[in-house]
Amino acid sequence: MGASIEYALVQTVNPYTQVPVNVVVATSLIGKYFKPEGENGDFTVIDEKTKVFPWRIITRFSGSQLEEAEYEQLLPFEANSPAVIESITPGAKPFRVLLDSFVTTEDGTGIVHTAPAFGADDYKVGKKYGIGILTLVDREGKFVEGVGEFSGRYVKDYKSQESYVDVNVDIAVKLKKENRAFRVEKYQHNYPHCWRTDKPILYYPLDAWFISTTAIRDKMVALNKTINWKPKSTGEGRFGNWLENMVDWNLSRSRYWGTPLPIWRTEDGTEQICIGTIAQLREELHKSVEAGFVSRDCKKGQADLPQKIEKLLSDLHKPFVDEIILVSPSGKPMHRVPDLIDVWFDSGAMPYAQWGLPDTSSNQFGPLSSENFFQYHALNGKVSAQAFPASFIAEGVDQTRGWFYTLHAIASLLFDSVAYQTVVSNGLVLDKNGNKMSKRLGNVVDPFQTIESFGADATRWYLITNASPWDNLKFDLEGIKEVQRKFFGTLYNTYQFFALYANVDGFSYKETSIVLAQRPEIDRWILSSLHTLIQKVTAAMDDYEPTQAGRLIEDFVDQQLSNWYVRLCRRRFWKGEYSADKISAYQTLYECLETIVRLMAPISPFFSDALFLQLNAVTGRYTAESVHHVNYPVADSSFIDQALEERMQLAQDASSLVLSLRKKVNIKVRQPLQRVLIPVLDPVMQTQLQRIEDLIKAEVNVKSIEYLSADNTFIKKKIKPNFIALGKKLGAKMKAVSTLLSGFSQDQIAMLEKEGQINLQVEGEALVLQLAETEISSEDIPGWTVAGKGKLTVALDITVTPELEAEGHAREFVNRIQKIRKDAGFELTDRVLVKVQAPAGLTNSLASFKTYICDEILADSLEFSNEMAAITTIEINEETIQVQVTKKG
RNA sequence: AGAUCCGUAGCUCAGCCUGGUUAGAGCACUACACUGAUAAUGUAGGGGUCAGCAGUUCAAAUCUGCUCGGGUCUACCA
Repeated sequence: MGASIEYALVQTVNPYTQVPVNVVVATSLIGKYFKPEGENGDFTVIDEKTKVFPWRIITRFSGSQLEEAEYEQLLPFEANSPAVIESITPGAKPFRVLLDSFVTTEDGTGIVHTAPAFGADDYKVGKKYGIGILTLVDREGKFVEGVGEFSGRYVKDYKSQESYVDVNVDIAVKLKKENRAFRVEKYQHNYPHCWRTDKPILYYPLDAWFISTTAIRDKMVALNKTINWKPKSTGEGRFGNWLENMVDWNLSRSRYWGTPLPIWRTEDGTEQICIGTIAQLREELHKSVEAGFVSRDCKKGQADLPQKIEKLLSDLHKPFVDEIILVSPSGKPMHRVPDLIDVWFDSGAMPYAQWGLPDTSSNQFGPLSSENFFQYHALNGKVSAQAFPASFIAEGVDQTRGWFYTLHAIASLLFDSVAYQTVVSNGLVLDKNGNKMSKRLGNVVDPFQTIESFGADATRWYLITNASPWDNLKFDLEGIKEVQRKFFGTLYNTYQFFALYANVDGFSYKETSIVLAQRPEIDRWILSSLHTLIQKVTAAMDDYEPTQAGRLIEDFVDQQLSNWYVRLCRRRFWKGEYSADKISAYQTLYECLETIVRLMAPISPFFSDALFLQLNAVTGRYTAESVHHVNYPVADSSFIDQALEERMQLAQDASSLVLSLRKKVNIKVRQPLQRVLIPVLDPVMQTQLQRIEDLIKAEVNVKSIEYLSADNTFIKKKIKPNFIALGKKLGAKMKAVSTLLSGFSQDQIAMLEKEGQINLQVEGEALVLQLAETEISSEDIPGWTVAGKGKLTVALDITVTPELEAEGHAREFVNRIQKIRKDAGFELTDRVLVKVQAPAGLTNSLASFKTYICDEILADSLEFSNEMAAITTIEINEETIQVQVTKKG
């Protein structure tokens, strides 16, 4: 453009890269390095202290106008002279301003320095403009000869030398001295470091072999869309983006250990061969020896040449493989290229490499395809033809660009196929503070020690149920303890409870299984819940959601089985004869336990097996030696009764409400109460409740449950909008209607219920409100102690009549005697004789419930007496009585 | 820097996809109760600006955008 710019400001954080070929890339130039007060300042006086530099705007132009502008080399040396550059890259035109979009004006001056040999972006733009490439740093990390005083110095401290002087500082000093540095300052920035030694890494331009994966990018993207990713976002986001921006797969590795790249080429690189099989290599080796080349001791004309060649071929690792010299078509020697194959290639080739190549010479199956490949091996009995693609694989999310990619790439390349249908990309196990576990930081939890102290199953259960596999897990031993106590403890307790009574009664599931219809409702309920559980757990497992599956099992064991079924059924196990009802209880609980251990077996392989074996040892229902040899449970929908499960939920809620009312008025559960009142909003609800009212009565110790029908004006109701139904209809008027409804009188609610609709005036407009657009629930029953949850409201009659009080005394008494029995170490079945000395009131109470008491405490006699020998003092409802309990016989 | 996940009670997590008016559970804590499953159990209580800001909407933990904080990956460790 004819103008000459004296200086351009350039920012770099790595001065050492300045030395080779200093070129600049600009997108725009901004004056942010100059303070406003310096504009048109005194150009003869520069105040170094205030850093106010005089400056003046001469002209404005965009960075693109500087494109191709030549500039004076910053640090000219012998080794980076234009002549040397020309000799390395003929026709190169260095020292020009280049443009690229990766430079922004947000940081620095908008001009950066680029070194094509030291980074991918730099390399790309350098290549585009043809500025040549220079490597002034050798493979040890030192400057090469010919860069003046810097020659031979390490650009970073690679030897951990105490005397190391940062060459970058010296370069900065030199630039400063030559008045070529505008400002030098310390700056913290990210620099890549070796993951193992923490030493700084240098980018280095090397020749490499690539697989042209970009050629099949579209195919890989399309195939990826058919893979079921867990979680989805990793497949669409992290992996999807990765594929969209994929570059060719660099197959070369410059290491010692690994698979040698099977390519031999002539020194000038004009002829080369890629060996596919050992047989081919053998053939080529023979040819080469024949042509007069010597590979190790394989020489033409030797008697035992075949043996020598076999010996050489028997180990194709480095360094032996590099002794093999092949011959090119034109008769030149070919040496193996020094590179190794990326180990990730091996991992990605796993599905096929593990079976080996088929014998393609017969061409039995036509061209190579996944079908043919696995067909071939299937015929040889090695593997099923359906073995590919894999149903699912799982690995850490850090494998997205590793194993997940290589499997996908190779399957796409070879067979136009996915390598796996589902992939679970696990999150990481972090320490309890959310940091990655690292040996260096010492925050690693030793898995073997954890398993030693808490058991593999508790550890597994914790890992699986605490967080979805793809979420990171904050590992905390407290969580394992909780699992032990909460889940395994409860399950084992339940089993022990079962075993205790099953042993007493000699239950071994020898009776025919009682048909469902003949089992009591509570048994049908737990079995219904059990089969619903099987359904849900199976669905979760099929959806690769083991966390959901585990949590469902946990919830069932704790909430339904232990704290409801067993608690409510306890009496059935210890009371009475070995009747049909008792057998039903045993069978039902047994079936639950047996199914649970089968369901949990994949997550908890040892505990489930132990429990299964204990159960099965008695009943012999299975001939299998292990729970893992038994099929996974299959839900039988004929067991599932949704209405039953719903009403049991009602029973649980109602009981919980009554118990909370008892608590509120401080009447203990052992004190019987007369009645509970439940308003029912519709006939279905009443039917549902009536069918489980015996359970509620027993659970909360009340004599009767009464129902108040919906039209009973006794109940106070409340109304609120059904937001989902009304929202669409009303839109902005929603608020007004909501306010209106909250002000509804009991009469208005009753009117709406009766008519099914009601006319309203909302913001001056008429509106017909339908019953279905509202939600009505009972709020209060005046004069009663009430509690509510959702649509359910219960009221409790808290009057304790003398009769009820007497029964309460009797129950207290039973409880005390049971404790004495237990303390005395009596067997569950021991009969006893009881003598009591009590105040008159209590004596009357106990006497009137004598049959009940004797039945409960297995007493053959209950006598009231004033003269007693060995006595125990007990307290019942703040009154003291004396008792004597002796074992009969 | 880019990509992605996460952020809800002291702790671990549900709820979010598909917006609906008192945001749940377990643990821990406190109190009370229960006691032939007892190293178990029940009931109740305290504890939340749903990371923050803005937007969309009659209505936002939920949808959108931005910001902050944390994790992970970004091409020669496996």
